[in-house]
Amino acid sequence: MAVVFVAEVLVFAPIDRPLKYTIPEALCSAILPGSLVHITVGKVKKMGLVCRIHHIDPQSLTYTLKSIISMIYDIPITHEILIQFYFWIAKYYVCDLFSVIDTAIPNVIRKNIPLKLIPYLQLSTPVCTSIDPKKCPKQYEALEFLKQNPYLLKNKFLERFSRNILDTLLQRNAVYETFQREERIAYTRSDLIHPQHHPIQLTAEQWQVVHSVNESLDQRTFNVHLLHGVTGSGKTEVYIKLIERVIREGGSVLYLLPELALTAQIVEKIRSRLEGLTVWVWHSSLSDGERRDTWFGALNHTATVIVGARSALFLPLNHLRLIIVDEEHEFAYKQNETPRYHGRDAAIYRAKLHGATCLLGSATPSVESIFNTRFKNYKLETLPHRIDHRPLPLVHIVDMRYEPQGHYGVLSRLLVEKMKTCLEKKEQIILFLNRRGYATTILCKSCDFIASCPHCSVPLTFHKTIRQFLCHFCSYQEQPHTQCPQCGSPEIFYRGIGTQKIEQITQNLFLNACVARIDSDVMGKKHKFIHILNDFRSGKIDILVGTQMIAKGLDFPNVTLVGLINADGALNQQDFRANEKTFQLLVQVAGRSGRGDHGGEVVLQTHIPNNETIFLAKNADFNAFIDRELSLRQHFAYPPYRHIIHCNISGTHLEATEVFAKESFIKQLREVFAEDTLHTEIRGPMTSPIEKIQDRYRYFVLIFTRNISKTCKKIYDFSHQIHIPQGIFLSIDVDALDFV
DNA sequence: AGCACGCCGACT
DNA sequence: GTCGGCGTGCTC
Repeated sequence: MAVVFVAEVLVFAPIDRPLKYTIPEALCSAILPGSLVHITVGKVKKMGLVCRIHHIDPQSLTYTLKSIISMIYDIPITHEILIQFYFWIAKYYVCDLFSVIDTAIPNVIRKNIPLKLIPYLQLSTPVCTSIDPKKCPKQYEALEFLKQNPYLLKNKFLERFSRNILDTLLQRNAVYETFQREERIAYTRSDLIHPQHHPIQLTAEQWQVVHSVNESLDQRTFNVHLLHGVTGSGKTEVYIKLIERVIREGGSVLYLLPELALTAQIVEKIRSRLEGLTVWVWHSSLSDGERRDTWFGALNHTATVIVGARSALFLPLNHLRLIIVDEEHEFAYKQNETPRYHGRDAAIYRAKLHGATCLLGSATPSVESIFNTRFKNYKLETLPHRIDHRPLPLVHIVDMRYEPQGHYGVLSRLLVEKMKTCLEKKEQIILFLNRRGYATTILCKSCDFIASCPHCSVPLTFHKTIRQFLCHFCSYQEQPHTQCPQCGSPEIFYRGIGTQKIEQITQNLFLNACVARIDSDVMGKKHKFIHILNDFRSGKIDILVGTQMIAKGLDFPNVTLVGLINADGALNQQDFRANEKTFQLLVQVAGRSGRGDHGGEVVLQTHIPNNETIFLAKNADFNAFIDRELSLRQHFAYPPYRHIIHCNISGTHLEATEVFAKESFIKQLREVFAEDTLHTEIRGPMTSPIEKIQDRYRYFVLIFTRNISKTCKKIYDFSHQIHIPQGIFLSIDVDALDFV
């Protein structure tokens, strides 16, 4: 019996299981789980990732094995533990392994392109003396210049001397070229963010949290801590203390953030506190070179700190001992395309695989995480006070139903008055609204026509800067109408407000103030966002208008007034998480105020001032909110009491999609769970809240379950076995956060 | 993903 | 009779 080494390979092609290949003898010791290899699949050459190795007798197989062709790197590019992680994601989130490795292993890593090398010039030794300063003055001058700068960037040389001077010197062996790897650590540019270099003393409360997490780190077993610290309570300083400890012991730390906007600020803060420490960055807008550096930086070093977005979870860190999930309540942690994983939940699983500590932090923890501190063994840590016992901001509620129309547009009298005094005191203001654009509805006065997207069932929004009607779902653009396309009336009326309009109203009201706006329209360029934030920090900007983006984690000491233009925005939605979203948003935005020495105020404008969520948010009464919310969730058996799997069925043909959803799909699905009605409940199909997006009609089915892993397995098998007609798509979202 | 196989319509 | 459409299924 001839036993050979066989590698199971995950191919970069939508094949949902590993394929087996024999390992050529020459590569036997080099190929390991995590190695990138070339193989052929059918007739085409493909790349694959070795996930397992064993020896078997090829005779025992019904097919003949092909051999691995070659290795791309001579070392594995990821860890065995991460391969387990890929399998878990595929299983839990019901998707193909291919889509997991496709997101886990970035394109730059898949091709072993030669490292980008930067050419330098050096003088040969012994130093060339045969150049006559009279005969060749330029060459002589160049040599002298090189003597002054013994290790010079080739480009710098060429700025002063011509191409052929260099060529002659190279020919005469007077100088030679050397190459050095480019060092790129994102956000090293010191002009982007100005660190504050004051020494930090932890408070007793902060120390208590540090000690508690340290106990878990001592044990070196998997543990989850949830840090609930009110806005401005100094959570970051706690993280930094813990990072310092782990690094000192040679371990690595992964620091997750929900949005790349926050990375710069955190990286700079860590760098300024822990001098000399290299902090690597990972998020979607890095260049290929930066991405490569961080990946191999993680792979080749120990004691590494990486700050990044959820995809940083796939980085091959050595001795990973601590994962910090900052702003753990953020819905942005959930990926909106396959694999639809939740960054926080995946982080917890990864920590479990490593026997590491996972620290979740937030000023407004998610209902799920609080549930887990009460009914599972997450440890709850609290920082109930702001640093230096600064008070939480004073919140005023303005009942917009009693505001005189058209006075200051959508700004209440109280807000405008507060803004005036704030500007007089040279303090700063943030105005918050969760709608971008200028006007949100465009309608005809005489026939009730509403301009809507021809591809999606949503109204168009007017964007003043580009002078276009824009669809926020598919980016469809249209020339603004001068008359109603339905009845011809010229009375086109713009209603509703977006951030652009607020910006304009504010500017007109306070002519001497500098007003800036941040929303996803502004986010086009990589550093634009950071520049606006810097100008705001340095005081060049007085009033900042923005969407969600400015609600999160940003720290501006001179902001003493925050205005929430429309505090009840999310409450109209028929979503069982609407209360949670609203509460988090209101408390987080309010928390941007009064972080410095001047105290802070918040003006909260609403049409439903008696709403309980708004009332609890005004007092930042987190515990009361959670108690109420948990009992509601329990009553309706919503998450976290059950898991929800959202199945979205969409198709270009309305009738065919409806028939599939309401007939064959739902019938077969109910059959699968026929014997499991005790633990699983199926609701639907129903028309999606947004019936059509990008010309696709949409239906959805919800599966409620108490046994998530068993249900996921069933759904996975079902989704592979069910026949889906041409032109219809099925997408499955485990632990879905919205049902749009 | 790619590629082969296969089963139906319009051409030399 | 064959060329070519793309629906279906497999890849170690």
